[in-house]
Amino acid sequence: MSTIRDVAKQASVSVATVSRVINQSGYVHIKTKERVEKVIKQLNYQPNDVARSLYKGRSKMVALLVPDIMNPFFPQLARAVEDVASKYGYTFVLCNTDDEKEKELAYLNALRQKSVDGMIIVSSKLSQEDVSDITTPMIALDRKISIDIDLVTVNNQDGAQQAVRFLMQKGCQRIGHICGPENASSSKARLKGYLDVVKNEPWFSSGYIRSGKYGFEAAFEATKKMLTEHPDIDGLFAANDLMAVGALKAAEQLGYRVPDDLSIIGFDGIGIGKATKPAITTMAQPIYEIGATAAEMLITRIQDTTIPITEKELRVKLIERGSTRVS
Amino acid sequence: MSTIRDVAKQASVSVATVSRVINQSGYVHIKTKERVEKVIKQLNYQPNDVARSLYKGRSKMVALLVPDIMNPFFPQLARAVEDVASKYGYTFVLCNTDDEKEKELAYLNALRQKSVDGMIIVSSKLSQEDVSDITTPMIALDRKISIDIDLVTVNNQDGAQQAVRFLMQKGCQRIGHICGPENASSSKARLKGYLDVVKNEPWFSSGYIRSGKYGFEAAFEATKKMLTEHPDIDGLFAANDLMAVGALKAAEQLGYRVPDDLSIIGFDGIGIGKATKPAITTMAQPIYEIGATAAEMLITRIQDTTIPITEKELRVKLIERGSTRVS
DNA sequence: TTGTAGGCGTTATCAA
DNA sequence: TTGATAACGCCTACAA
Repeated sequence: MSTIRDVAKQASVSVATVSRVINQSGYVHIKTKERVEKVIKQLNYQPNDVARSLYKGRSKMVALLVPDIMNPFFPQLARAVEDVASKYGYTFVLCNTDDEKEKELAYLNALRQKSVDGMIIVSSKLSQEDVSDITTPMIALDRKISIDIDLVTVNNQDGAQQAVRFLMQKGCQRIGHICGPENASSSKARLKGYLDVVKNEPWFSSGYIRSGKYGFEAAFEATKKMLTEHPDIDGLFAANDLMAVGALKAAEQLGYRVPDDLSIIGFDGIGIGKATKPAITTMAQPIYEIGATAAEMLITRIQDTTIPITEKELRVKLIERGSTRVS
Repeated sequence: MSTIRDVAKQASVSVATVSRVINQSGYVHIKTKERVEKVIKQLNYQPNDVARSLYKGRSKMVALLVPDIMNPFFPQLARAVEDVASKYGYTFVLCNTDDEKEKELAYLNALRQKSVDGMIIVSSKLSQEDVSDITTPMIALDRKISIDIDLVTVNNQDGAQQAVRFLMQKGCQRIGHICGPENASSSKARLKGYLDVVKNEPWFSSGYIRSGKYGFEAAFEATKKMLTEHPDIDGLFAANDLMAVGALKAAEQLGYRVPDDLSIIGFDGIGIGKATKPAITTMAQPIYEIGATAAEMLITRIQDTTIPITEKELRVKLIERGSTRVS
């Protein structure tokens, strides 16, 4: 790996001049510029990003922290963030936190020490004080972290209401809810939306709610328990699609026919929902757009840290498929 | 962000002493050590990784380059690599290349400029000369890149043979193959395994092979065409599970009953294969183990670049599910 | 046991 | 239009 000094020597100029050529800054004679460029090509010189980062205090890297890389929602999101990041010349770093506060804090630290320029965070565990001393630009995604951090979400509560009402329209009389982790704001909003619709129903009790922690396995178990305890349930609203698939599998195992005996609706709109049979009816989020929006916001904030905190809410959309009964 | 100098000043020692305390190197009086540590805590000092990287020429980062982050195979792999990486104190970087040579080369460059310590690469497009000038430790995964790069794979050819023979045992008479991208060594090996078994069959012709490029959509289309042209096909070997799901959906759309009219077997053993109905019979790879193995190999090589090139082959295992007929 | 100082590769300031 | 040089923050000979 040759350095700027090697180039300078070869081209019989100072490092300052080479630097000017590289960065297209300041004046440099066309003749010398050509000479330097030739040497650069000859030596296949590439500026060392680490040295640059040290000097500038910036690294041209952005990170995305997600709780579960195995949930297809997040790869799709990651894809979007990466696209935008690389569009602006940023290197993209993906970090998986397992929804554990400790790992999240460890990453926050590691990334700061690496002078990462910005982060997009999906976290149920972090709170205001955990991030109050962090000056690196941050965007919260899907789940609110603190009032002074930008946020990108969807109309969760409203979407959940729509989902539950849809089940009712289709004739469901007893609707259960598999909710996400209790600390996640998205999960809380969806639960709220569910409650808005059903809490005054005569049949409703807290037994109609169980946590699936946004995961397949937990949802599978939760559904089995719920259906066993409340065999009268004929509709199920899962707070995400991964859990909806878990619920579907659980229902099948218990001998339910979906959607004849039980209608299931999910949330997210991930690809796997189309692979099951029946395919999962869902409140689809514009996942790619969410990621791209967050990434754009992040880069805007990196470029100007003084802009006011904003919250952006995108909209979900019902996609009807086979897991809900027809009328 | 306080620096080592701030700590030194506060503790009335030199930066060298602080450095010694941080790195537990050289001699330092227990008394001064305590004092320094107190100040470090007070100031909440954290060493700047960028400066360290610059000095050492290493960054404590490893990268994983994958062709398609949306294929669940790769998140699972990423998960494994990340676990091992962080076990050894490395930060993990995930890069998505879309199986495009240009993006791969761009990443290779960007990562080198960032002094990334090592990379694990899944690539169909890179060849010996593309990487010959790279000194950063590298491991090829799933697909061979060059003879002088470590490789981690599975017994693809053998596994493919097993898969096809399994279909025959189950009574399939005409077996088609949806293959992966033509340049990927894993894809080539699986195709070879398929051919080993069927090439001397009287019915066989090249029309029984179509490329699905390891992707859902392409496999969906390929399957529809193949089944339309060869309605006699009663068995299908897809070179990965994502394509097997695509094939399943295509077959359904054409009115085939799986597995009664058509048996389908995949390759990989990703979770989604369990979500479909019928669930996908597959040659399962030990995905996590593959990723962990590659990561361990990478770190070994980072620590000692002189060790000889090795190729490690893990073994696939048949998992029978509903997409193949019973007898 | 501790401190001084040079260097890692860049960039930017200030003279020339 | 160009060049010397001081940072950026850290580590490690080498001296003391």
